[in-house]
Amino acid sequence: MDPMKFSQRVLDWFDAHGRKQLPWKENPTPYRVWVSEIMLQQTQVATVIPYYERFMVRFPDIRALADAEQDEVLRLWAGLGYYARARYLHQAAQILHERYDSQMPLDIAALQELPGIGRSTAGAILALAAGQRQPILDGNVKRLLARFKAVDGWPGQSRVQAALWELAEHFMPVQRIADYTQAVMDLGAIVCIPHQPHCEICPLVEDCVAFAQKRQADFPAPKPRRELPVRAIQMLLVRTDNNEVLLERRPPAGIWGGLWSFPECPIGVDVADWCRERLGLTVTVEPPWGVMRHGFSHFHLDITPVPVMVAEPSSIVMEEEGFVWYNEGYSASRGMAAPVRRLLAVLVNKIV
DNA sequence: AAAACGGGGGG
DNA sequence: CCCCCAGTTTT
Repeated sequence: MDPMKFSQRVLDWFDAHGRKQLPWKENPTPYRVWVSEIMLQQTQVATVIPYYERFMVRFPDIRALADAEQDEVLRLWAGLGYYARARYLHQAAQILHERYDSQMPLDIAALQELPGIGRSTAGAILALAAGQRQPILDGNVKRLLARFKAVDGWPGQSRVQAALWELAEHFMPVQRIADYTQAVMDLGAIVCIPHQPHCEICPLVEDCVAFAQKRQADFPAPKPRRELPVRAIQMLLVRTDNNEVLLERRPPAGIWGGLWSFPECPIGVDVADWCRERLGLTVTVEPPWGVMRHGFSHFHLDITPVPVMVAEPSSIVMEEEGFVWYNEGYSASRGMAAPVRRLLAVLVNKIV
């Protein structure tokens, strides 16, 4: 299909049916587009909007984000998941502040140097905020192109990915690149959806190879799956008779990096001994709660919550950095992963 | 309860 | 290149 015809159909559809009321589309500066693209990598539009608006009120520009404490950035991100992305965003803002006078360089190579920005995100920023002719290849576009040209194979394979980039470049128009970029993403998100796509209203249906072969469901090929291993840990719900609960900040990288969580003790280790040695606390160990299974992309985590009561009067002060005695009212002030927040909510309910 | 989903960093 | 990274939404 002629690229001009392809983009014209996509743009005509967009003019009639595209989403135009999104917060990041009003005043689409490079910074605002960047933040929206990072949030949208992991979460659907409807969920992102309130997070995006809160984030923009608190961090209206790169300077504000660069000056913030990581803790506060993570707090506003908490619940969105993929916390490494929030850390990269924050790091990148600091780099921009130091090296680029708090401006985003409107250059594809310079953008890709920044942590958390790859080819597709860099392309989206430049196309949407600067009108540069750059291709994008997010999940929506991958699916649309894979179907349109019946591209076989899982897009995680570099050969397949390269073929899709080739197509993305091929179909890019010369005019209205910002609208086109938004349009292909919207078309993938609204019409060419993962299951039971709405081919009957698709502007590209006449020339879609997958549709012609009635093989829409075959593209893109799914990621080959593997059995997920299971890890198990104990989370210690350490509380005092003042109803304070001990939280520990997790190491800066890795799972839930930089977020607040309960102290973790390996399965099989004696909890009272562990508390004495690692926390300097004498505790009374109570019966464990039922196991909570938490799914990650590479393993399952079986969490055994073990409530323990600090045996001594609660005058204990942890001087060590990275610990905090939580009490009610702190809830909004710490970034916590979802299962930790759920556990804490249950615990607070019990002790109130 | 299980499966689907996405883009980028790092080895 | 392939593997690692998380949590919400959908089935």
